[in-house]
Amino acid sequence: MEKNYWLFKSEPFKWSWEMQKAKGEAGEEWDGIRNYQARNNMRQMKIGDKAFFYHSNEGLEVVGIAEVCALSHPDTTINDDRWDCVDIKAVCDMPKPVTLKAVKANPALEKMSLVTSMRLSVQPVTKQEWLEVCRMGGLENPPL
DNA sequence: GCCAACGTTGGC
DNA sequence: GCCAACGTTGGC
Repeated sequence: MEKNYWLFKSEPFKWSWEMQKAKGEAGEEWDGIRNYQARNNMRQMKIGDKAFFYHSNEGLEVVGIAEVCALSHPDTTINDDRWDCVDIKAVCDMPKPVTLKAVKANPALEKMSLVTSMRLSVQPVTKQEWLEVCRMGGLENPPL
């Protein structure tokens, strides 16, 4: 089945890439999402889908690549069946983090959700965008 | 820390 | 179902 690509935003003070990596293969629940569009995106994710890990507020850059390791399930941090989330695990670092500035400056990425839907915290990424950001990040063989 | 953008809530 | 008020996100 064709894989899809995504982007997860996190404020490094709350949940950083380093913390995600420390979880290793076990991965971690992407809880706390209280936005329908972001939740709907997570509900569409499949095991093995790849995603960029983006640091918002501080850093403002794609710092690594993660993979969906558990399908959407109820968010264990709230007793409200509206909110689901997936689990993700770290796959690899971006050799060169790709900054928001660089994304905005690249005409090939002008339609990317990171630019057009600035406030959406879980976004879809097209395959072309995936390959382009991986190329900018210095990944010779991007995980697909 | 400010504030613009935008999603959500709730009164009507 | 509209829309004003409010809360949150996130770049700067």
